[in-house]
Amino acid sequence: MAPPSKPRRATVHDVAAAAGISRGTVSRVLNGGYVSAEARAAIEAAIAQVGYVPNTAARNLVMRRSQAVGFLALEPHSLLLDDPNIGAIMLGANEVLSVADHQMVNLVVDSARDTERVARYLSGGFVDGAIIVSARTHDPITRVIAELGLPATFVGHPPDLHRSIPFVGIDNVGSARAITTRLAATGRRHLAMIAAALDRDSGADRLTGFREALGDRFDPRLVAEVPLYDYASGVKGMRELLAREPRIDGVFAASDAVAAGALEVLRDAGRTAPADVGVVGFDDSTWALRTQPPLSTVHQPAREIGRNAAELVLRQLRGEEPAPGNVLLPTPIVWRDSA
Amino acid sequence: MAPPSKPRRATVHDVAAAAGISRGTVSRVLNGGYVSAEARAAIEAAIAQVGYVPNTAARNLVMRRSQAVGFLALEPHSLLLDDPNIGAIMLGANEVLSVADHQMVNLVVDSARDTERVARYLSGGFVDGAIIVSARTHDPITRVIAELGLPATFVGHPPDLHRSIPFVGIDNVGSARAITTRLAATGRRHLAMIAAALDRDSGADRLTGFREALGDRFDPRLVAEVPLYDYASGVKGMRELLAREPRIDGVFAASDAVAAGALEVLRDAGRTAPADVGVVGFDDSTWALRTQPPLSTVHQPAREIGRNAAELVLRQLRGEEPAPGNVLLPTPIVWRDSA
DNA sequence: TTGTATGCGTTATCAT
DNA sequence: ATGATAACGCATACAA
Repeated sequence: MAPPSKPRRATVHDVAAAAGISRGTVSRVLNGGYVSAEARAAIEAAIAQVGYVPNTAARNLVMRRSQAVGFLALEPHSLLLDDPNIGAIMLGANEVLSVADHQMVNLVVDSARDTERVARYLSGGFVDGAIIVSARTHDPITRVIAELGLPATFVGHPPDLHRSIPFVGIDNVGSARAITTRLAATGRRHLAMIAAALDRDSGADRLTGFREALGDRFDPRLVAEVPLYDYASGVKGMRELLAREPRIDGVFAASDAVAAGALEVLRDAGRTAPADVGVVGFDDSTWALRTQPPLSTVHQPAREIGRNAAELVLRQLRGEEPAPGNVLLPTPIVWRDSA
Repeated sequence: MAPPSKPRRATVHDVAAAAGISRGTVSRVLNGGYVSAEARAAIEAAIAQVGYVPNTAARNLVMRRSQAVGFLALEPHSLLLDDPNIGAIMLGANEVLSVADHQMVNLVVDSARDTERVARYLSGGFVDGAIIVSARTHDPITRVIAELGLPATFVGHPPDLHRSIPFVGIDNVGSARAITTRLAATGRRHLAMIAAALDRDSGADRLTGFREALGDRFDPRLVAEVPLYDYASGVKGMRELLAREPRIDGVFAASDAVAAGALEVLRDAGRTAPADVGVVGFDDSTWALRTQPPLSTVHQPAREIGRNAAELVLRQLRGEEPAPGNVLLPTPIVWRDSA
């Protein structure tokens, strides 16, 4: 039961032999260099004939680069299944990497075992750079990347440790402040917040913005803390809030999914939005248009975020000076019917 | 403005020098072989000291494998943004690849340019195998994989051309037939279907199952064809159906997202489920519990699908005989309140 | 058990 | 413009 011996694939050597020309010249037509028209024709014919395809491992070894950029998704559960923006960010990043002829390689980190393996992968020269989304402070992968000096970009706030790595994101504090102010301007008196993912910068920042907007009127009792940005957390948070203070007439949910959950609880409690209570979300994700009524929310330019993140690592790859700084993208408020 | 010269990383040579031992022995402690305890200790110390990390490109070159498996997501738009199962499939695949010490590499194909680049990537020996989800018939990538003889597994029906590549999936025809029958058993008289993605096997199969279940009572006029498995398509399809035949009292939506869209249209039209019209979906995705009322639907064991797909390529990698066959996973019907 | 030597498939440097 | 030849970093068959 011997393993099926892999069919040896044609090499530069083979095509050189088939074309009756030296390997050096073959390499030249592959990578672009001075080569006569006839030689080129002969070689191209030979390539097609023997079915040659370059061995990237060999190329990487000698070139010292892989033309690939890693896209690291940490915390895949909440990320891949719940985060409404991750897909758009990936697509945006892939767009610009693609035109730059770089392969985007998506790496999922789902366990300690994954962490170690991915660290090896990154160290192994499989990628020239990395985009890291939703890193947590002190994440081991982050440390590896920093130590490796691998060109990288964070999506969202970077862990404080590695200020050498730029990030692209949005101004969560400012956006939260803005939409809270807008909500208050509709004449609500008892404003509450369902604050999610406080262990992530985005979550903490949104709460900060909410507090700043309210100033003196901020009431810590009207903040429900929930673990995730998802629907179930919205349900849980809204229930808590209602139990604590029935007179609530406005709520800022940390994400659209959370807002959707809150709306359901409100409906079950016989209160309608926006008449009885105004509800606003965050993300402008697909959720926003699925709820009844459609959500007023903060628009996140997810695709643009992805594009910028990719741009930032490419810039580092090109060794451009000065080192790229962080970029904050604008987040327009989208006002619909929920408040 | 010279590009920052990459700091040369320590090699086997360096650690051999630091330990005062030959490279061969170093390689042996790395890969497991006969080596004395003292030599091992000295080398491990040296490794830590010089900060050695193996160069995977070099290792791949000589070993002729990468310990990586590609996860190809074709049609990323509908897939990454709308497909409710893709995340779970990925996680399932990653689980088993991870314990087998293989790196899952997620490749997104979003354009012709991507297609070509990914083909190069695969040919380049970056991966030892591939998992392909939602391939279309005659997809160029599929051809490349078949020609390369790269161990692979399809998720979902494989293109007819390459029967050499196994697939793991569900019995779409049977499942659709089953849930349609169940829906009919609730006493509905005018059963319609919103058929999505008929250019994919899953889409076509679900329609076939619907037709089979109805037999003589099948009315082609009551089938609305929509392009995607998403919410918007559900809205569109349901509007069409209602316009064609207002007496509809039962609808089979090709996916939960489609069903959700259909429910909204029904609600706007003043008809309630399940009283006026029974609605069933497909997937048992997160959508199913978000709708009002919760959906009766067909459960897809997404995580298991991912696990099995990974298992199938690993088996090929090990060169096991006989070649693995296709696997069809069971799809229990989950009956909730929408019909 | 350990050291030596060779090859993996490319690119790059040097003559020619 | 082209042909030899030396790396690239590692694993391994063979010799010691």
